[in-house]
Amino acid sequence: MRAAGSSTDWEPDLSRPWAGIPDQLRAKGLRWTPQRRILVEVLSEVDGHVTGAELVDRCRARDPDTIPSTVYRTLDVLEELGVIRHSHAADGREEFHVLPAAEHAHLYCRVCSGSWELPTDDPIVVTAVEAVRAGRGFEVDVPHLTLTGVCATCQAAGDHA
Amino acid sequence: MRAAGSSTDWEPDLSRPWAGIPDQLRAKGLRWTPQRRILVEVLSEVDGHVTGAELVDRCRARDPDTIPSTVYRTLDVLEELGVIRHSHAADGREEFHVLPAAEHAHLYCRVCSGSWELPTDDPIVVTAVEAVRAGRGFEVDVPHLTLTGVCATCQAAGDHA
DNA sequence: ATTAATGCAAACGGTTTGCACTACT
DNA sequence: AGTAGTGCAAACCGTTTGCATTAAT
Repeated sequence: MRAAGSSTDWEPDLSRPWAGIPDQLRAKGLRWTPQRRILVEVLSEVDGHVTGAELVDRCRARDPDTIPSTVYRTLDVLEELGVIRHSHAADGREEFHVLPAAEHAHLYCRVCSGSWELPTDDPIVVTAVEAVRAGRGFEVDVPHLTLTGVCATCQAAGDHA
Repeated sequence: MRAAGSSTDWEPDLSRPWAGIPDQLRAKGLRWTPQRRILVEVLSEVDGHVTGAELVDRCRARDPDTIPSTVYRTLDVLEELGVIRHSHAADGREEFHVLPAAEHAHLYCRVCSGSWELPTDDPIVVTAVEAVRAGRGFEVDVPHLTLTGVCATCQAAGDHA
């Protein structure tokens, strides 16, 4: 409410990311449905990122009648709203990132399959992005950045075998 | 060559990577077939990397009777031989890298879909890998490293729109 | 003669599509 | 009432599997 009715000029309400979604949708002539509510609830409990397939599963946990295509279609809509963003995980599946406000890169350990987030302003990320910009004039998309390798723990555990 | 016949201790003959394959196979009790010959020929003409699906297509160009499962099975064998290595491209498909001797990272431009290789010893790569090691003790797999973003040309072309 | 490798067809997992029906506005 | 969204089923793409047959050794 509040937001007067113009359909294109409202500004993203990032402070209340989830609460504002129904209105953001309606402001665009789109609709707020039970299925979308479930997906948004599920998303609101995701800390960093999830795959599409996993979102389908989690929605199904709340409503066994969940249909995959509905989930994927809603994910598209939410991405257009700017609420989520997608990239590709190390194993190639679609990976949805919640809240661009918390954009981050990922470290993925191929030994233990562990995954860690690296905030955009982490010196590691800054250094790497700088190096590529300086060397090639290439601007890296940080949220798309996944570094695969071996984490410190797994190196200590067995790397010298 | 010359490597006496033990089946596990020959050292990789990286100087003649393709010519030695038939014997490397036979040394392990595996076989050299026309289908494998075609795939190896195709691979020998790949400069950096290809997707599995593209390899199937290129094999089919030489032999219309090429069967996908045969190609994928042979790719597994060749990876065990150490001739190729696979990772995942930016769009999530399997990507096969020819010759670990030429391991490299990739830059992928999401605007023009262009792709560039970054040698392991490129200062960009060295700097980035160093940063992650120093910051987290994490050892990055360079050949798995794909940086998605916007290349210099595409930035100049339209980024300030 | 062995038995690895092939061809085929079917299945897979994750995602996308077409279309008639439902339900939000 | 109007039309966005849903459910369903089928198709999609790249890849993998089972199995009887073929062929390299």
